Amino acid sequence: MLILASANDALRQRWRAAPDEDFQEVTNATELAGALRATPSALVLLHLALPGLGGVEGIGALREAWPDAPLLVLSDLPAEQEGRALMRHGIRGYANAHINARLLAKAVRVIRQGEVWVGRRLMQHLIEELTHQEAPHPSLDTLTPREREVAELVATGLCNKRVAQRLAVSERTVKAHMTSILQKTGAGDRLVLALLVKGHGLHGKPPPAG
Amino acid sequence: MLILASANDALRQRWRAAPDEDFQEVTNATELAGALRATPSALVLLHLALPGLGGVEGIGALREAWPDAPLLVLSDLPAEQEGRALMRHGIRGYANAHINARLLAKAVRVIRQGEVWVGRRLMQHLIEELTHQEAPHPSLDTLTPREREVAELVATGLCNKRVAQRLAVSERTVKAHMTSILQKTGAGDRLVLALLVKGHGLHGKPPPAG
DNA sequence: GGGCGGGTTGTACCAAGGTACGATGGCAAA
DNA sequence: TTTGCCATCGTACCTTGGTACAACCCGCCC
Repeated sequence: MLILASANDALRQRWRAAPDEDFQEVTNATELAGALRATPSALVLLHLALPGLGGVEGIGALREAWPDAPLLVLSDLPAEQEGRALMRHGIRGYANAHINARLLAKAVRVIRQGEVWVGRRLMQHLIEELTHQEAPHPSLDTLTPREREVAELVATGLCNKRVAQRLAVSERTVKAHMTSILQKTGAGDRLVLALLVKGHGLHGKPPPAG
Repeated sequence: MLILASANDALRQRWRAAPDEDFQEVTNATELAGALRATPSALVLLHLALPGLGGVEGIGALREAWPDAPLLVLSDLPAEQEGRALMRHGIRGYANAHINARLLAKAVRVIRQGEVWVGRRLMQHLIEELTHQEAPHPSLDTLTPREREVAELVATGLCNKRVAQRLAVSERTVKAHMTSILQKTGAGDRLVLALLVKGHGLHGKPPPAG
């Protein structure tokens, strides 16, 4: 079962050409809830501007109420930020509401297959953000195993004394490691080191020591 | 043009059923380079175990050499970590090398369409990681505009003196803001505050003050 | 007007971070 | 064996971070 959810007649008509299966049309959030009560796992082509839905926020509630229903959200003006927010809520697809029928049909098939339908640009954006935050600073590779261990603990917010307790060594030893770490990485202090470890490092400014 | 790149005969035979267009088969990295010289924008079904490729690392080099060639990487044992690493290099799809022909054909069509083909699980993982790191700590909402400003700067690794310069106020003022910030957020020191701001906060431990 | 919150600044003080001299022992490569 | 790296620890010292007393000005609301 497929549910076409939009108050826009022209839009629904366009979408109607997409599915090769039974479908049902609703024009507001109340009707949508009714349809989902009957078929809780129906795939929903959901117009983001659906009356009563409440936009992005409302989709969070919808997802909680009907976690089994895959949502393909169609926006009149897709934006990356909007897309990201929606993806966080676990939607299965995000596309332009005025997408052509062939492409929409493809999206439906892909989602039925268990995959996710996202535009290349949005996907790229997601990946970029991820890598941007993921990649630890290369200078960390020069650290010894023990130093790396200390760096990791410091990057969680522990003070030298706590790190010493964790590693069962004296605070003096931790300081010694820290001096070496800061020297190698070029981080001026433990805060910058933490940012480096967490991937928020200032990649543009290479450390003096290699 | 489509390039099937694998040293495994059985695999290539399986893949052969996928495309509805001209294709060419290669069995090692050298042949692949030759084929790409002829058609630099060909879609490549790339077996990760291709001889001479060099695994994930090699793909980075391949991407740099042939940035126009969309890559659908097929792994014998797909793993999320591997997938993430590959996505960072800008590949356009990632799937199991023993995928059935129908699904592979779909992946090819999707990529041709300009979209990205990723398994639902990997995609979900990407999103989750993204949201996990994106969300700043809720206690930051209680900060005044000025305090937020200070917190942001501190979270970039600046010391009090530098923050003072940036905001054109005295260091004493920065300290005053910091005292208030740390009190409101419950962060014991500026490092923990930075982690909070950057979304690496210890969400499990709510601050004493609301 | 008076209270209140936000932004600003001063002096003093203590704790923590980080460095500068050191030192010792283990262990692996040359 | 010697050389070098790694891990460990001590004392002394300076810098920075953060708090505890303060104080003043401004805009807003009762």
